Amino acid sequence: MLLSHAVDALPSGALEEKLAAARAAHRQLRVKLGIDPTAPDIHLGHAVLLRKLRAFQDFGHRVVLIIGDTTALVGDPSGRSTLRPMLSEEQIEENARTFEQQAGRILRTDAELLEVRHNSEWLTMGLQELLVLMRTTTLAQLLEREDFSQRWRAAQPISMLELAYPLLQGYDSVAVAADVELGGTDQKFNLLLGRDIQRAYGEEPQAILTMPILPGLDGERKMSKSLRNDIAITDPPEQMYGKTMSIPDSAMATYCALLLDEPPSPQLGPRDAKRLLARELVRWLHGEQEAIAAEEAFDALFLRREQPTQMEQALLHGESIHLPALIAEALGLSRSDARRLIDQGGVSVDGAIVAAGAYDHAASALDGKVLQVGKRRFRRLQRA
RNA sequence: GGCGGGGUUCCCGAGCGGUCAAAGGGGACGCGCUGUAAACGCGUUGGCUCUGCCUUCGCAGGUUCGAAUCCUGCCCCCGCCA
Repeated sequence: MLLSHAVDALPSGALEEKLAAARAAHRQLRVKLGIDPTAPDIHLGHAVLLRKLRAFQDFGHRVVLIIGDTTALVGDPSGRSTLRPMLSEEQIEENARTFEQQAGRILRTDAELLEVRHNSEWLTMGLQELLVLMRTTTLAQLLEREDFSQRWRAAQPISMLELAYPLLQGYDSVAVAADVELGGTDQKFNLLLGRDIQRAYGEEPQAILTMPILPGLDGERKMSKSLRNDIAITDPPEQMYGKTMSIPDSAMATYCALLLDEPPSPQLGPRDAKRLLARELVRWLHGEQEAIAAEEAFDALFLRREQPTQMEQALLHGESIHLPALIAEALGLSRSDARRLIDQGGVSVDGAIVAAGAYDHAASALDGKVLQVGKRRFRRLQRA
């Protein structure tokens, strides 16, 4: 159960032993997950890990969620071939707040079952302590990590900050005395190094559990806010439903395995399986009613090609309306973009496609009508 | 410290005195097809008061009728040697 869908549980048998020992001693395991608040929202990629943590909680274990407010300053290089830009401290603090709050939507927040820590608590150590930490690890060890060794061979830059990252993450495990640490498969090295570092500090090394990486909406790359291929757990119901429907079939199995309690019946066709997934996700994060409503809105819009019942307004100023200006303002595009859309037949008013070059219209001819841009952007036109 | 290689439009990357708002690819967007899937086809992808005008090729100057392309200075990045 706790192992379901996990890629690696190392060392083999370690988790089972820890579970058995904890049960025998009637104590909780301390299950660690570190998240760096480098983006403002938690998305489904994080949710995969959080769900697994939740499973541990359901067995009575204690989740130690580490908000990496200091490690976020360093920037985890895992899987990256170039350096991350640095975030400001204010930005990180802001993100840390929303992360903690959003994680609470998935995890149980009982004081017994959840401990939230910020690693600035202990990573603001002095040089003396830092030297002790650095003594635990050699460059050769770090170069065993695939992306480091690749870059090393390719004579690509590897910054000291990046090399330091795994040590700091490992020290987190020492600081919170983790029994188990979770992470994506891309974290395997870091998690394992955490064991070595714990051992160096005289602690019992943690068991590690890695989960598959959830691909983003493109079905290729890891889900991430900065790639804009994410579904945030705070996305509104209709958007969440719609985004889910747009994921490629090739990613479906992964999504279902990692985000649903039970997989859709194999009888279901790919489209219906995806509908189920979309509905379940919205239900989980927003509720039953919202899920039904989101599906209905989706069907109306894309199956029956109806206009949405709810849409934002765009105000008409003056008698003569320059459509590119209106669209640009309403949708946050440039006027040039808006003109292109018109010229490509992507803009319609009450279902009638606006002809290429037809930029100026009388306000009276637009008032009360529905402006549609592309397949999914609608605005109710209304005189100011 | 020495030597060498670089900084181009969202990204990668070509351009090396005019024909450059800048090849090609990626991504994105629009149209078609469709299941807001995949694959495919066509188109678009700096801004604008759009048959033209304005601003871009690290920054600042300069040469020239004319510079992303040449010169000078500065900033930044990378590699090799020490």
